[in-house]
Amino acid sequence: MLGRAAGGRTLVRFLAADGAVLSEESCEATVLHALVGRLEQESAPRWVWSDATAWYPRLLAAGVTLSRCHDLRLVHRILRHSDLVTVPGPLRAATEWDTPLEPEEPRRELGATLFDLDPQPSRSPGVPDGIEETCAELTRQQAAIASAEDPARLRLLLAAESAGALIAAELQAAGIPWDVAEHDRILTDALGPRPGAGSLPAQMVEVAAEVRSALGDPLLSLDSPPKLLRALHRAGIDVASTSQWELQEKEHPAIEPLLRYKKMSRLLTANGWAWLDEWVHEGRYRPVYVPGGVVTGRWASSGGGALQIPRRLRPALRADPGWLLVSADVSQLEPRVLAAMSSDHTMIEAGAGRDLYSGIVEAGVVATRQEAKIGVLGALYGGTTGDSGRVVPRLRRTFPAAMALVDGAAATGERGGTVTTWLGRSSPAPDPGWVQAQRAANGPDAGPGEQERARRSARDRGRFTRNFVVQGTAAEWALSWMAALRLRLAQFPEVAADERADPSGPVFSRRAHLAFFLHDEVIVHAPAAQAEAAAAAIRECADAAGRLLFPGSPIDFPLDLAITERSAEK
DNA sequence: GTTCCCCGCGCG
DNA sequence: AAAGCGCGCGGGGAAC
Repeated sequence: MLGRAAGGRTLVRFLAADGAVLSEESCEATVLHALVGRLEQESAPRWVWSDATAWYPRLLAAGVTLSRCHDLRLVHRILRHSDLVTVPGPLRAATEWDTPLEPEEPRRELGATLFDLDPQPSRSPGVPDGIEETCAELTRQQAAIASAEDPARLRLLLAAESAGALIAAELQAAGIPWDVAEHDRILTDALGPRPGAGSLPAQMVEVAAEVRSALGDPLLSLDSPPKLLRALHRAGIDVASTSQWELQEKEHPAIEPLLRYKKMSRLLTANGWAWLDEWVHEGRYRPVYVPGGVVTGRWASSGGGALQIPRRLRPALRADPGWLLVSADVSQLEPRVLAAMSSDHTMIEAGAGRDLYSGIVEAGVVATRQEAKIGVLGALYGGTTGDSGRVVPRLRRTFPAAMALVDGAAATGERGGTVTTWLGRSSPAPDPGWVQAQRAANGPDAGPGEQERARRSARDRGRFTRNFVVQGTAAEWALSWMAALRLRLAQFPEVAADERADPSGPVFSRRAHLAFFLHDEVIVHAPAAQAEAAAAAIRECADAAGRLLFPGSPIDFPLDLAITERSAEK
């Protein structure tokens, strides 16, 4: 266990499995990495600390990586809400551990946190990191875990979540190898050469002029939706919004250039030269990942838009000279997770060794892969209209067990209940206002409008809980996959000094390492000689994750895997 | 002047 | 083609 002690020192306390204190050592914060590094070498313990975000980046900056941790803040948030925990009381009282993730940490600081060795660890607001409070929280958490219905399953989740905290810090420290020249080529090709500050690229200026002339409004600002909407109406284009899906239904000479302008504008504002200047340094894009940032357990990102890199920029993701990218994504992760959770053998069979959607077509449920996909997504998201509304009832007949699971989750949510993922993460309870509105709408003197609003909001919540169990369990699978992969890659031998990539610093230049993660996809940056072994590890860890979560189930999780110098646009 | 919300669109 | 879930971000413009 790691915590701050009196006098600005940091204390490392060794605990036995039963919580007994075995030994203690303390040191100045400036040399903490040396102490931690030595202890990690000696015994590779599971490090307990307030928050990996606060402690790990500076250890990494000093070249120290750790195998395992218990992240009290992330674990607290799971335990506090989990329906598996029967005595959450003490956790609910420890509100200082319930702080939201550093939502407004200034971006600028991140570069600084990574490399400076400021003796004061940067604390997440409200999370105590003193050794005694850290110890007390661990005791509360252990009691809560022991009280759970299925402690082993919950422990899997907590270990995976904590591994995620390590991975997120390592991903940020390693960075994504980014080819600035290729990015600039893509921008220049699409928009024209980089313009001076305050002006638009040449091709955007041209297209904007086309739109203005087609609309007969030479001064129109295309970037203001209200103004644009009024101009569209004046030109006789009858749309309710300026969104592209509505515009492309209409016939008018202004539409085509307008849609082109919107695409260009999006690229420029979201991932243009300003983004490059701000986020890519020394050939590395270092986004900020936020493990557990989504209620379902998915990661979020904060700053840099790591989870929204547009496909057209993927070619800018390029391995260092002599290195390769090993990219892998899981085919149809969420439906496979649903099939496994519900033991729906027909659905498992439909995906066995092949594309799940094609399997559904071959089973005779629908005629085309596209229909199968629309239907399955409708089942996961609660679609009721259009094509998905037509296909879902057929899926319900063919895959009754799978559909019963998501339908049940939706029904629970509509009633105001909470649902729980496979490993034990529960959905948040409805807020009191929601419950009150439902109660009022069911009362004797509720108006029809009030009832309709309440029903709609109940259905909204049902769609959320329906998706929660699947999205959340998929996130658990992905974390288990990465956690295993991370430990496997750490065992790879170091490559010779002349084969190392430099910008990642000493820790990540020595061997294959994770470089990117996006819900159901990982990219490993590997010395060329290690790429095949990394690919094998990725596959084996995917199999291992399936067995870990669903022991005995025939479910498989096939990967699309590629070894390349440069990421494909897809 | 700053803050907050909505719109629109990128990702899974 | 979007829909039905989960997000983050930039820009505009209203609210403060």
